[in-house]
Amino acid sequence: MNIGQAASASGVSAKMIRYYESIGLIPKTIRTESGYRVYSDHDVHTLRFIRRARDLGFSVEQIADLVSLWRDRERASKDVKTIALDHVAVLERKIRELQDMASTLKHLAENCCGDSRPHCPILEELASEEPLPVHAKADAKFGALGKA
Amino acid sequence: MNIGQAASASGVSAKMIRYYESIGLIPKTIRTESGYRVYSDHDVHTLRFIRRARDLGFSVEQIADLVSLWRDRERASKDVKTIALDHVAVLERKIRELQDMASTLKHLAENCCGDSRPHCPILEELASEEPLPVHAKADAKFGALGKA
DNA sequence: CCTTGACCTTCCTATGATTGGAAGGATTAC
DNA sequence: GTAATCCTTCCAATCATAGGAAGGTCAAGG
Repeated sequence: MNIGQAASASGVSAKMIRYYESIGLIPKTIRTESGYRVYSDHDVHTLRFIRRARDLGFSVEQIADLVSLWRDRERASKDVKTIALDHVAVLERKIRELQDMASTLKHLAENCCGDSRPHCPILEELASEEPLPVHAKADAKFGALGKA
Repeated sequence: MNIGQAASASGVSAKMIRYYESIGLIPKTIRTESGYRVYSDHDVHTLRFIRRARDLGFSVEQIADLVSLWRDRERASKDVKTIALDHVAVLERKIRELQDMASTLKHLAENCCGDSRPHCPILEELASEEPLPVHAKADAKFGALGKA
C-alpha cells in the first residue's frame, strides 16, 4: 500500500504520516526500489489508533505513550487511565477558561445596544483600569484559539 | 518611559510590545537618541486595552479592529458587538468540542479499573474500528491544546 | 573616572500540529 | 509514448509567545 492509500484508509493525511515518521511516532517503513513508502494493514491500524487519539485531543507526546502501552501486553491499565484522566483535567481547565471568557463577553454584549451610535460598554470595559469583572484570563498558549 | 516600564505598567511583556509594533498593531514609537523606545501614559493605556482583549481570547486581528473602533469616535456600537458575538460563537464551539472530548474520555476512564492488569477499555476503544461513541473530533488547529 | 549591573537594541530560534507549495522522479492508464 | 496522477524531499507559513546571543547604553557607587 502506498502512502496515499494508507492515508485514505486511516484518515491521517499523507503529510501527517510523513511527519509522524519524521518525529519517530511511527517507525520508518520499508520502501520500494524507487523509494515509495509501503504500508501494511497493521500500519493502517496504528494510524487509525493515532487519529482517534488526536480526535480526543491528546498531544503527540501522549499518543506516543498510548501507542507504546497499546503495544505492551503487560501494561498496567492504571498507566493508561492516568494519561486519560490527566488529559481530562487539562480539558476541563481549558473549558473553564473559555467559559469565563464567553460569559464575560456575553454580559458585555448584552449591555451594548448594537446600533449605529458610538456608545459601547464593550469598549469601555476593555479601556477601563478596573480588573475584568469575571476571571477571564487566557493562558498565552491558548488565547488565540488557533485559526478558528 | 522605557519599554520595560511600559511593560510592567501595562502587563504586556517587552517582547510582545516589540512584536506588536513589528506587525503594526501599535504604531512605531519615538526613540531616544540612542535608539531606546519611549512610551507615554497614553501608549500604556492602549497596551492595557490590548492585554484585556487578549485575556478575552481575541485574536490579534480582531484586536486591531477593536483598537481602531475604540479610536473612532464615530464608530457604530453594532460593529463592536458583531466582533464580540462572533468571538463568543467561536468560543462556544470550542467549548462544545472540548466537552465532547472530555465526556468521551471520562466514560472510557470510568470503565477502566486502573490497576496493574493489562485489560483497558480506553485502549480498546482507540484501537476499535467502530466510530467514536460521542462526537469528539478535534479540529486540527486546536487538538493539541497548545502546551498545556 | 571607571566599573558593574541592569537595561536596551536587533536578529535568530523554538514551540505544536498542520497545511501549502515547488521541483523533480515514478507509476499507471490510455 | 505521453499525460495524469502519484510519490519523493525540502522549505515556508500559520499563531502568539518565549528564549537567547551579541552588542550598545545608562545609572549608581567606589
